[in-house]
Amino acid sequence: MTRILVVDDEPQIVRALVINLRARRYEVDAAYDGTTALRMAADRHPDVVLLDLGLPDMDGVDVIAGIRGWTRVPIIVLSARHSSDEKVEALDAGADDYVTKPFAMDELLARLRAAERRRSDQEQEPSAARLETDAFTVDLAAKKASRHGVDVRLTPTEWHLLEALVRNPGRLVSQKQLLRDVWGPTYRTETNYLRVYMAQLRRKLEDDPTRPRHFVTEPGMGYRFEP
Amino acid sequence: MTRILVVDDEPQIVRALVINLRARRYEVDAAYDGTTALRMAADRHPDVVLLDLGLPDMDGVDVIAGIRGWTRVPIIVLSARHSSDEKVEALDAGADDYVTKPFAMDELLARLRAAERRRSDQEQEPSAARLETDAFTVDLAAKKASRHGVDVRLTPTEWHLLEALVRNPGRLVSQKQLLRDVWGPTYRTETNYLRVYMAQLRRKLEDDPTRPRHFVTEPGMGYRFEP
DNA sequence: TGCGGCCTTGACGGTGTCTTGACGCCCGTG
DNA sequence: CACGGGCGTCAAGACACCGTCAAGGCCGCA
Repeated sequence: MTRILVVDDEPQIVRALVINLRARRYEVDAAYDGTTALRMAADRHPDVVLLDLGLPDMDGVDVIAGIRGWTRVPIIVLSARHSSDEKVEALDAGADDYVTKPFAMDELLARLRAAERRRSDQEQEPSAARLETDAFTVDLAAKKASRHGVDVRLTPTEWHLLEALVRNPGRLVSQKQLLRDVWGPTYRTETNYLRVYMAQLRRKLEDDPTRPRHFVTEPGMGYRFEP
Repeated sequence: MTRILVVDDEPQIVRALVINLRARRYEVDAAYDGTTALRMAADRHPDVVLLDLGLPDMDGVDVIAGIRGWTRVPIIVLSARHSSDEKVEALDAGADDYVTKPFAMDELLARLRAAERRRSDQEQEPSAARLETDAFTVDLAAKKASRHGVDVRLTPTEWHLLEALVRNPGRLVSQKQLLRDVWGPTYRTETNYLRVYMAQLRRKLEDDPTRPRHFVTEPGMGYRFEP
């Protein structure tokens, strides 16, 4: 299911969007100001962000920059401002699309689908949804994992961490990036979270958790998943 | 350099686009009908396609479908048709963006940059960060090194030093610059750090560490990486 | 209200990395 | 020929980092 974050300070617009999106089976979160938007983006990891530029507490462009600081989630700007300069500024700050109010709902939905399509293209290519090692198998799409044929239960945080690693097979993933991907941009230094959850993953998936063969530690740098 | 395919049957629009794009250092191809557009897309592998929907020989949506049959190159539609239905149809056929004529050139360029940015995110350069000598190979992105096929583990400091050298192949890198890059601006005079870690690098990567062939000392000045 | 998952947080010991000093070699210079 | 600067090598101590364990808090559920 696709999760969408709607950011707008006008309740009636939010309501209209939420109703339309939920009717099309999207999962929707809503925020009414920039601070909340940034927090929800970090907490909920939406697949697409619909962002109004006229927010009460901060400039919309700063919200874009804040989100772009740690993720490339598609951002579609909704704005009453028609000027070309505003559009250029928002797009160059990192927005993916710019729709002027008032807008036709079906056009917005089509642009949403386009953004969603690009994102899923992007995700599928680097790693097939299913992968296999000699000790365990992981199906990212179905959220199922098993070791030597027997199913293994993973908690949400364990899944996030596993995905962040498995998405880059053979590549080193830095501690900062793992913390950002799994816990959000404000947890840059809490490396003990990583240690605790790495231990959990290894206990659940590795044959010999004390001598990990697939989740390798690179001291001082990060972790690496070896297929 | 980014290559762009412009598809439009109105010569003056094509001319205006080509001039504007070339002035911004894009490489531009032009096509005046759908058949040519499809052929050129296949031959020239553009990085972005700018597509007018009103073509003489075929429906613009079919051109989108034809391109989408084998590539996900970003497609930005330019069209005089403002109706919401047309937009939805084009976007759902696989277009990435839809701009109505007449359009502001700077807005189009901003949307172009957005498309280009997404594309380069997607590529993530698996190639550029990899280099090879007769003795060892280094993959900077994956943080992996190997000598004659067997993996070699490097510590964070060793990686930093290796990167600082390898980023300037064949060029001399001064001691001051190395110390600043690896240990920070306050370590300008601790040249023995360099000696210790150069020795480590050579021991781990050179075939004959006592007679280094790729990490060359320039007495009194600095070090040089020879590919 | 009590229970069970899950996440957070702190503490501890062991291992590997970094820092630092000492020594010997080579080479250019006086 | 003696000397000194620059470099490579080695080893030992200090230190950071990692894996591990366990306790506490929060939330959903019975």
